[in-house]
Amino acid sequence: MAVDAPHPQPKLDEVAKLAGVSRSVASRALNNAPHVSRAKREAVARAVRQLGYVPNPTARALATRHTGAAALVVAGEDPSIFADPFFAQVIVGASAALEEADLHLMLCLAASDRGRKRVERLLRAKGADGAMLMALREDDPLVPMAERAKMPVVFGGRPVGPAPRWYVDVDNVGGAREATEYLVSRGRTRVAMICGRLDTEAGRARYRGYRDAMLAAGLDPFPPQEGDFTESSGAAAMAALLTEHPDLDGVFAANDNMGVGALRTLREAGRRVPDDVSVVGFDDLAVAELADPPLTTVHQPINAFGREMARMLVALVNGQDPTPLILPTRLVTRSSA
Amino acid sequence: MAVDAPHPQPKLDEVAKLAGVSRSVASRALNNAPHVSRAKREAVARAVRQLGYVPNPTARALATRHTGAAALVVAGEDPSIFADPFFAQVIVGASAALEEADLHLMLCLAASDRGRKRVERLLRAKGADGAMLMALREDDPLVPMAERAKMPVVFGGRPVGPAPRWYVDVDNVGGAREATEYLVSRGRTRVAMICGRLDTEAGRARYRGYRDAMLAAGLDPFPPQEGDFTESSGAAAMAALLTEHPDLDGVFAANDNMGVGALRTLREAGRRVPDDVSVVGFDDLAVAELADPPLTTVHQPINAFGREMARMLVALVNGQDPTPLILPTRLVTRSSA
DNA sequence: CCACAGACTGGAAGCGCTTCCAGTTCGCCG
DNA sequence: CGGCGAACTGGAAGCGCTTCCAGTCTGTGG
Repeated sequence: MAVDAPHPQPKLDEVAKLAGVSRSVASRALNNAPHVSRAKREAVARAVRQLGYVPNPTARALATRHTGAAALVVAGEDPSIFADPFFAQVIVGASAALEEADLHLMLCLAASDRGRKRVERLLRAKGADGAMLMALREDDPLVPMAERAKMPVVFGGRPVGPAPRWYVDVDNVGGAREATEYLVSRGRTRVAMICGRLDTEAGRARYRGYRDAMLAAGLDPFPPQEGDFTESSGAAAMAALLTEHPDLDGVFAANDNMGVGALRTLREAGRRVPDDVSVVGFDDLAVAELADPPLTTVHQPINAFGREMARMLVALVNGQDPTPLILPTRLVTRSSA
Repeated sequence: MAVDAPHPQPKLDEVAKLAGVSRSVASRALNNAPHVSRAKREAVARAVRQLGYVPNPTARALATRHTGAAALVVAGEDPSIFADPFFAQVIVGASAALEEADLHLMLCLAASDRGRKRVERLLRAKGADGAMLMALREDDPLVPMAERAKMPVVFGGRPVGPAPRWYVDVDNVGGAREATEYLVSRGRTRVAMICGRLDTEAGRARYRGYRDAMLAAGLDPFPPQEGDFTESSGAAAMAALLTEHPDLDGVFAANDNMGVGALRTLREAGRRVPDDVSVVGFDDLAVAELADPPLTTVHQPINAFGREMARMLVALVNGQDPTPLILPTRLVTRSSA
């Protein structure tokens, strides 16, 4: 049955010969394309098994002009941005969707200059069948690069500026509004916000949602207190807020990491949460549930985010024209507010 | 200067023509190979710039028989294993090292059957220049697959069974021993262990280290209380331990997630940490520092783990024969023990 | 001034697969 | 039993790049 291959790597020619057909028939049989009789189809299958043949993906890619891979580009100027568990979940979702389309996932961490150059090359040289771009900053050179790309590009989260043709995003404004409204509904009137980086669209949109909700409630929005989405920056921002506005009674943090940081600062400052100060986060990562007290937060469907991004890309690769997608958020109430 | 390309995608032929050289010279110039005069080299460079030429990686791959990519395979039967921040850090390290060698990173989450099949295909069809395998379970079909692979394979963490030819690992036994010794040195005598899955080598090795240290100290090691490396399994294991051995005064958890889970159960059970029960974890992930109380833990150089794995693979791809590597661990004392 | 290394050059043969297309074979109806 | 499509087949032409190799050109020492 299982015979060790005569050559280190059998090629299609040998399969064809063994099956007693021409190379083209063998090829068609392999890709189960039409115009191959049942008998020859089986003969080819047998030969493949006997030889342990596996088609060479590179050769196939050259002939079909499809690489069979999709790139997921995570920009950000610091590779540590990738340490955010957010991305892991996105990847799980995207990977599953790509697997369905039988595409491989190339992961590009484009923090360094060198990394960006490589991404540009990839985009322009058709090194993949499509790309997903995430975590772009304002004026990120990746945006114009994407336009010159020789392949479909899907954005994960809109970049700052005009919305791209294809993207998946989360309802940042709506989520932030809901979080703020919730704080207000709990009787909080001096609600500050710890924003994410304001050179990202997510950072801005979440602040907009907060401001809208505050204004709608007839309250004064605080000026943005900027952090960079890390725990320590959240702690620092909270400390700054506490000195400037010692009387605040609510805080909305643009993500859970910063929310947890805020929690820490508040604890150290002797403020009770939620009695003295209520805190709401954004993301609903594992850390929110484990925080002390467990963090009320805006849940976003991260896995779906990755999945839909990949599906949109697959649709594009298949020549369809999908429409942009904005995923809903949902408030998860725990003990911090 | 920048002229829009005449054809959607200029090819090497056109570059050569424009530069007034033959295709082979153009190719050599591009790859800065020898046997090209300075003048022609420059002419080619100029033509490349003028045409906006980017070589087609697929064609190059077919000709050179190098894909320019390395695969990172994360096995595990559940894709959620990948949510562990551990992997994100490994990826950052590996990615940086691969970038230096100008290799792309293909990420394969091989949880499903389908995923494993795809990995097998990749391995056997030379879909990459090499592969890094992580999180293999006992009797994982990926191990024999790796042997049949047509490319170099580096293991990240030894699989259960005979050690593979090339691997990077962490000193699990030593780290666990140190953690246990530390607990003993703090006067703890009834030290239990919450093990990771015992069908992984890391899980087993850490238990061995614990047992060795206990025996060496003349104490009775507890039988393994197994968890699956998640927070909730740690909490559950701790609860079980508490009912069976209400008098224990120390716990070593095989990773931080489970350590944090143990912390939670202990708090809920009204045991003070570290006064009543001391707890030590393993990994030194962010969660350890944020835990309450901050978790004493065994630090492992995760970033270096990824980096060294990638470097080893690059060495193999370049025809060298690197030696396996075991990375040291280091105890980080915080408040939990 | 000639012969000869040694540096360059470019034609041509692949790398392994897909796919067009012209040609063949077969089944079936009249 | 002849003829006509439909179904099937395989030769051949690529996909875009690298690289071997035979041939050309230069400069130099004798």
